[in-house]
Amino acid sequence: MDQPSLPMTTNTPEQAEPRQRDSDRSRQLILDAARDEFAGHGLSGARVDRIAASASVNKRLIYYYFGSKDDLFTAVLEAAYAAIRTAEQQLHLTELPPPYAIRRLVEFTWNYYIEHPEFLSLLNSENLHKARHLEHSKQIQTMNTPLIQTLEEILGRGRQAGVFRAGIDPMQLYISIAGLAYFYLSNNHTLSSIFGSNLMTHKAHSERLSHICDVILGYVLSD
Amino acid sequence: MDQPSLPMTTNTPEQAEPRQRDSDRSRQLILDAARDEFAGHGLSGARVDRIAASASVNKRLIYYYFGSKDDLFTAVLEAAYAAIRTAEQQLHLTELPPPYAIRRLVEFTWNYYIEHPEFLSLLNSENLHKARHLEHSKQIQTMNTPLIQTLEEILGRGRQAGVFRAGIDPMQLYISIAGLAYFYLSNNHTLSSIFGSNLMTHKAHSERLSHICDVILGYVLSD
DNA sequence: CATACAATTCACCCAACGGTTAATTAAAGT
DNA sequence: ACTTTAATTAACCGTTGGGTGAATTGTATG
Repeated sequence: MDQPSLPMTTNTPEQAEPRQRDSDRSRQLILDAARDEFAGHGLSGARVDRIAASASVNKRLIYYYFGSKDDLFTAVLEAAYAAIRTAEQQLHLTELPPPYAIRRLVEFTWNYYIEHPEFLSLLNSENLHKARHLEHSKQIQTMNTPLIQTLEEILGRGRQAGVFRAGIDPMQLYISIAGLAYFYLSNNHTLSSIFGSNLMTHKAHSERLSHICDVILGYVLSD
Repeated sequence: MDQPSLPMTTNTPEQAEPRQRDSDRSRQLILDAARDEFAGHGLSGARVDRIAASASVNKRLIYYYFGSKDDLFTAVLEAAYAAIRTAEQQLHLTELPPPYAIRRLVEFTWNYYIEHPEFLSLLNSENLHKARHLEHSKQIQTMNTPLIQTLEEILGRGRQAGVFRAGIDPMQLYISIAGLAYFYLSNNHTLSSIFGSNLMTHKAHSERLSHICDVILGYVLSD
């Protein structure tokens, strides 16, 4: 969730004397450590003891605040989704000419995945478990992506201006944009191994982004 | 590996009296059970006892034949790669006109992923572990996909005939074809949950395949 | 300064897990 | 038939892992 209100102290939030007990801080330390642990080892591979250790927190606290390993995973997922949704909304795509808006979305998606590899890994884990944590989460269900509406608006504008082809399904397009980036990055280890070339270099990255833009714009733009 | 030669018996292979001991059969039972277990629960979530039970085999046999859980996983991966590579080679893409060849590859990839969801899951697991099993496998390293060469040939022919655009990188194209199918199918649970619609219906599948063909051909075909 | 509650620690549980030792038995070779 | 070897079983082991009960200590409040 978002930054919780600090407890009322006489001090300013910054430069506060280091309190020995701070539940918000502990929660956040746990969440951050859990995010990395789950992303690095998957849900089953993750170790609660390691999370506690790397958060510098007693293991019991994890159960005190989050109840169980599964509930902790749910909390991590919720935070991860909240983060990317928030970032998406900073894009202001509706204010851009349609082709630029699409390109911007592609570049954002690509860069976000590169900067947040743990997001990809968490989604993989959640899918392995058939999204059962998401199903149980009230938060994310309501967080029903407004991005599709935004995309629909952009596609409509582009179509009216005669620059986009007709009949594009915004959800399909969104999944394609995500998929073109996701697969390359999430499967980079097996792909690198099979193709015998390192896909994670700076050069390889910019080539891939360029290719993705070509594919998406090649599809969206009318001939 | 491939079908091992049967031990010399006086009987025909089919209708053979059920031998009480059959190492090849046991190996295969273990491999099949392991494939499903690893795909269903990931490497860490998989249980050797469950594999033994569902293969109807004593747990000790797994270690007798495969050495360790990790080595078993490697064997499963090798078998999975061998299977898709074999299937790919049945396509005879070089005998088709370039646009048909591309479409055929797209349809094959899509259908193969649908029919072999465990393949996607195994790859996810392997990537979570940074492809360390693939790296240690001699088999797969040499299995260096001839599909890229095939694609290159098709792209060259299409270019010369003036129907394909210039400058297409076959590896990028392959990753895109795979990615457009993979992401939708592998992440269908989270996507279904977020979009609030079931992506695994027959109708949704055919819509997705049609979209992927549009995207890939929209990119590949010259205007 | 006493009280009360929230945050944190400590020690512990036990089921499950990957793996192993050693005995046993079916079948191929002679 | 007998021997040898490969396939299979039974029982066991040490450790790890998620989770808990209950005590303890910091801190805001009256």
